Amino acid sequence: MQDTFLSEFQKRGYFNQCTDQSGLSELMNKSKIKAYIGFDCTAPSLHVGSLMQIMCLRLLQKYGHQPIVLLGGGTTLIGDPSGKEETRKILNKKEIDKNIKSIKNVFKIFLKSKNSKTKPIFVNNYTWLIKLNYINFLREIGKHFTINKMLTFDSVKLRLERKQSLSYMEFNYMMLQAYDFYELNKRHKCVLQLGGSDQWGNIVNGTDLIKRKDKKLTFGLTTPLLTLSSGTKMGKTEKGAIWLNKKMLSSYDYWQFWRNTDDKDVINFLKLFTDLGLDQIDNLKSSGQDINKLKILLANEATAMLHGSKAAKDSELTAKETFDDKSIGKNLPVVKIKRNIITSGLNILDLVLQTKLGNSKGEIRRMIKNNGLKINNEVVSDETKTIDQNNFDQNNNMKVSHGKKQHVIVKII
RNA sequence: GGAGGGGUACCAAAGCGGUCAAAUGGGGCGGGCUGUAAACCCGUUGACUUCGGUCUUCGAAGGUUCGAAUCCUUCCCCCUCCA
Repeated sequence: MQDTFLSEFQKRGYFNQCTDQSGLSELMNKSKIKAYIGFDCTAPSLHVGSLMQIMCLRLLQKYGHQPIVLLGGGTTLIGDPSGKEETRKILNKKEIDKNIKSIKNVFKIFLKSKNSKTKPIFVNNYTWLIKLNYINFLREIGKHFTINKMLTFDSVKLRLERKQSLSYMEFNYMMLQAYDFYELNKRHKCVLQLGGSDQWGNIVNGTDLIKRKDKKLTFGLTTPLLTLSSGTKMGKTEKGAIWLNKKMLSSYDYWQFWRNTDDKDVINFLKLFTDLGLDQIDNLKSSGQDINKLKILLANEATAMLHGSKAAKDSELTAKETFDDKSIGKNLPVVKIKRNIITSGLNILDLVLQTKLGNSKGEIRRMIKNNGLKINNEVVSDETKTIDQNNFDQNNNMKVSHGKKQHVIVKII
């Protein structure tokens, strides 16, 4: 039997809950639909935590449906209380606009499409939310919400149970999100909202609102909250968040993130975060492939999707040179130092400080004490060591390493 | 508006006049083992330092004291109960 959007959606592990699975399946089989996901704009970039959602939009495109990307310029002014223990920092309009601009670039890469029927539609809910008139909104929309019900939603309930404050402003968030769906249904005939499982309540409110106001049937579909085998939330590592924006995280670091996937997660990640066919993945799994080869495959596929296949190959090569050959990979970050600084000799602490491998001299001293600092693969044990021309190779390069994974090339210019 | 409880490092949480740069746990980082994995074990986790120390930090600002995270005053914020 041939796969459909929903069947592949399930097989890949994106499925968590649906408001009416058979109804949605029927609709999607007989027509091409528009579906949307809303994204928060609190940061200048999304990180891998949002990648599953983005992949869902890609899958829609694959089956000829059209994704709508809602950038929450309006709702970010309020702050979604879902999954948050505390009130979010409230950003101003200017910051949000800047973030939206930057986030959009990421979607343009992931959702690139030559087919005008599957091209992503970008909308910003600021457009309609800012126009709302309070009294009208309460009369038109507010009357469809009961406090009784709103209190039962997790986003509200959990806050109250934990005795954490929830402002009236945040309490209204779900109404706004419901209204977004209503608005998108009117403007674009959007009939499906996707989101993470924490969005379930917000999504259901949207379908309910549309049902009550317009007597129209719409659908909600959620993805599971992705937790790693280790139980931690995806997207954060030692170096901070894994940003999708090129300016915020290099292709090499992005590649490394995938390369360092936990053994137990590799197959799942191949399904969730690459375009590889499911049968191909199953074959890889059953053929007993070397797990490290699979990790490299995962890293290449994921990196190519965002940074391009050349960047992926370069990263693989750099990793090979760095880890296998212990030489200098060209994709490693480069820090340039002026020649006259080197000729007069530079203290090791000051040098490492410039590479950003350490944030303070104290931290670097600790690194040295713990045998965690290497120059050209040799452990540094003396914090008074001076770096000069002799530490550089004929190409004026020197490799500085913090632990096994973080390497920087220092180059004389 | 009234009564009470609280704000301590990345997070949770102890300390309640000196021995506090602040217990403990989590997280982070490093080392070992390995496979750039997991698990486990060890170390480390404010800044500067000529390694003697010096400086800044326990919601904010003042004050008491030889000495304050600890006591007092004012202010800000959070929580609980009552109205």
